[in-house]
Amino acid sequence: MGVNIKDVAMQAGVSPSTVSRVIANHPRISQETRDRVRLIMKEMDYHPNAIARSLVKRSSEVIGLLIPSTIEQFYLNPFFPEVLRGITQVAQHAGYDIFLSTALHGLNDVDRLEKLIRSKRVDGMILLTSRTTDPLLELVTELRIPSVLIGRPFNSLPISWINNDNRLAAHDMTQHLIRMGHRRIGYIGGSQELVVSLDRLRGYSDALSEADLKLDPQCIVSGEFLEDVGYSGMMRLLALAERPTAVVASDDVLAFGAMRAAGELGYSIPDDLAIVGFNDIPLAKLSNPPMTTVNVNIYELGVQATHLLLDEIQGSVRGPKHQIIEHQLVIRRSCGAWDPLTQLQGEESKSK
Amino acid sequence: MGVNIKDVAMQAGVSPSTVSRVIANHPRISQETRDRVRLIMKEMDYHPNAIARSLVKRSSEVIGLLIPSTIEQFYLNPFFPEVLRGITQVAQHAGYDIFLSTALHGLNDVDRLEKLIRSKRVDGMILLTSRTTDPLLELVTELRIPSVLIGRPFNSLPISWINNDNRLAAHDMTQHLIRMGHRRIGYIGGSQELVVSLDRLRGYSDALSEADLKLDPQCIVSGEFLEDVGYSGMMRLLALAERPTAVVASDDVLAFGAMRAAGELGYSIPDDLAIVGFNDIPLAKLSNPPMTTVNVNIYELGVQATHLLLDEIQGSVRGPKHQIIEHQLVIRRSCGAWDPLTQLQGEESKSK
DNA sequence: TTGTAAGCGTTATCAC
DNA sequence: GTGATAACGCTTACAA
Repeated sequence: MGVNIKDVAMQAGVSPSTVSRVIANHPRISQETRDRVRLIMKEMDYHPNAIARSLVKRSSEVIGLLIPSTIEQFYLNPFFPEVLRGITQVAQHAGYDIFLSTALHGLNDVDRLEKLIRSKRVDGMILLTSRTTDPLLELVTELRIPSVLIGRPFNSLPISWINNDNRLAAHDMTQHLIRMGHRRIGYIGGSQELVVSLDRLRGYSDALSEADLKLDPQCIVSGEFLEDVGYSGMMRLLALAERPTAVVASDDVLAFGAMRAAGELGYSIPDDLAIVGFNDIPLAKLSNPPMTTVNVNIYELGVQATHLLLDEIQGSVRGPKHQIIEHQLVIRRSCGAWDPLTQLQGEESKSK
Repeated sequence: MGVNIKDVAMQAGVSPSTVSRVIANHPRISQETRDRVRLIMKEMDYHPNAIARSLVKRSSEVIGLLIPSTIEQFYLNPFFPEVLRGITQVAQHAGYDIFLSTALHGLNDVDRLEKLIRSKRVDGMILLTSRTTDPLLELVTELRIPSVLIGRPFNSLPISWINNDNRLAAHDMTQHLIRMGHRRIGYIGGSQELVVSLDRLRGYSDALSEADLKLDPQCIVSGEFLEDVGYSGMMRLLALAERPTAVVASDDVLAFGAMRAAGELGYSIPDDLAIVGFNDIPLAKLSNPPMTTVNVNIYELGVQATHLLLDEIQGSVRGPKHQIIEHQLVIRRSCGAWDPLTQLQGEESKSK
C-alpha cells in the first residue's frame, strides 16, 4: 500500500541506496540526483519507515520513560508533567521521541523494564525515582543500556544521575522555621523507601540537632506523595498532646493536604501553624495563603537528565556523570515570614 | 551481541519458525518441543526484538499521543496527566505501549503527525483537542489511520470521538448561578479556536437567554487555558463599570487564576463574588474556598477513548463511533451555595 | 558518484 | 508438527 524506498528509486531512475543516501544527507552525492530524488519523494509523498530503519541501524531514536507501577501517585503529582515537559523539550530538539512504558499488565516493574529494553524499542531510559533497594536501577546497569536517574542511587551504582541536594534543601527550610522561633516542628514525609524521602528527612533532622532540638519520632509521619496522606498526617500531628507549631511537608501535594486538614479544624495559617512544602509546583503560589516551599527546578531536572542521556546514547561520554540542580527557598506566606517589602520587588522572595 | 531467534532455534535443535510459533502460542506445536524451546529461551535469556516483529507484522502495538505544539499550556494543565492516566491504564491492560510524539522541532503539528503515522511507529492515534479548523483531524481521516478524538470535530468528519456534553454542562452551571440570584455573570473562556471553548460558551449564553438575561460581550474574556489568563481576565471583569457578581471559568486552572486576582483585590469569595470552574481537577477541592466545578470525568475520557481506539485497530468495528461521557456539577463553596447538610453526607455534594 | 547485494530479526507461506 | 524460504523496508560495505 504505502510507497517505499524502492518505488522512489525506480521512479527516480536510481538505486535504493542512492535514495537512502539522499535521505541521510550523505555528502558524496551529486546535487543533481539529490534534487531529483527529493522531488520524486515529495511527488510520491514518500515517508521512510522508521521501523525498518531501526532494525538495520539498531537504534530507534526513542527515549524510554518508565512510569513506576504506583501509577496514580505519579500522575496525580504535578511533578510528573513538569519533568516530562523538560524531557520532551530536549528530546524534541534532538529529534528523539518518547516512549512511555506501561504495557504488560500483571508483570512487575522489573520485567516490564527488561522487556522494553531488550525488545530494542528504546535507545536509553530515564528513571523517575530511586528506592533504597531498587531492582530497576540494578537492571539498567546490568544491561548496560544508557540511562539516567532523576534522583540518586542509594548504593553506589555505575549510573548517571541528576538530583537536587535534598538534604541541604530540607535542612535550610527547617532552619528557616527554627530561626523564626519554632521549637516543635513536625514532618510529613513521603514513602521511606524513596531515597528522596530519606534525604529530606535527614536534612530536617540535621537542622534540628544543630539547633539542639530533640528529634521526636511522634512528630514524624510518612506515606505516599498523595494529598490524602498530607491530610491524615496533619490530623495526627495536631492530635498530639504537644502540638507542633510548624510542619515541614516533603512535597507540595502533602502540604496541600496538611493545609486542608488544618483549615478544616479551624487553625489559621500561618498564625496558628506554619506549613511549608517542597517542589514549588505551579499551584503552590495559588494556595491560600501562598505556600512557602523549595523550588527544585523540576523542569530543569528533566532537561538536564535528557541532555545527559543523549550524550550517553551518542557515545560522547565515558562513564556515569552526576549533576546537582540548584534549589531555592521560596518564602511565601504559609510559613509566616512574609515581608511586605519583598512584595514590592516581585511576587515572591527567593533566598539562596 | 544479543541472542536472537536463530540462536535459540539452534540451541534447541529446531528451526526459527518453530521458535516463532512457540512465542506466538501457535496451537499446532507439540507440548514437548514447546517446553524445550521455552526452557532454552529462559536459559539463554532471549527476548524477541519488537522492531523486527513490527516490520514483518506491519503493526507495532503502540498507540500514539500527539501533544499539541502549545506544549506548556498542555503540561501545566492537570487535564493532561489525568487523561494520560486513563489512556495508559487501558493500553497497559491490552499490551499496548504509548508513544508521545514530540520530535521534529521546527516542523508544524501536521508534519509531525504525518511523519509519526507514515513512519509506521504507531498503530493508531489519540488526539487530545480539536479546533474549529483542524488540519490534524483532516490528516488522520485522510490517512485512514485508526484514531480517536477526545472532544468533537467541529465539522462533520468520519472520525471516532469521545466527548462531554460541554454545552449542557456549561448551561447547567450557569443556570445554577442564575437560580442563586445572579443577574450579571461573567465568563472567562479558553481559546475561541477550540471546539470545547465554543461549546461551553454556547451553554453559558443559552442559559442566559433562557433566563432573559442579555449577553454582554464585555462580560466575556478568553485566552489560553492558563492560570495567568484567568488572573488577567478576572482583573478585566472586575474593572468593568458594571461588575459581574459571578464568574464562570471554562477551566479550573482559569478559575484558580480568577480567584487569585479577586483575592489580591480584596474580594471575598463567595460573598462578594461567586466563581465556578470546569473539569474538577484534583486540586479544585483544595482551593480556598473549595471550588464549585463540573466533574467531566477526565480519566474516563481517556479510558473510553483508548477502548474505542483499540477496537478500531483490531478491526472489530466498522465506521466511526461516538460516545458522550457523563458529567456532574460539583457544588462546593466558591459559588456560595454551600449547604451544610450535604457536608454530613460526604465531602462534597454532587447533583445531576 | 552510484549500484549491487548482503544483511537487520522476525513472521508467513508453503511444502513435507 | 515442523522446516525451508521468502518477504518486511531499510542501510551499508564493497564494487564499479
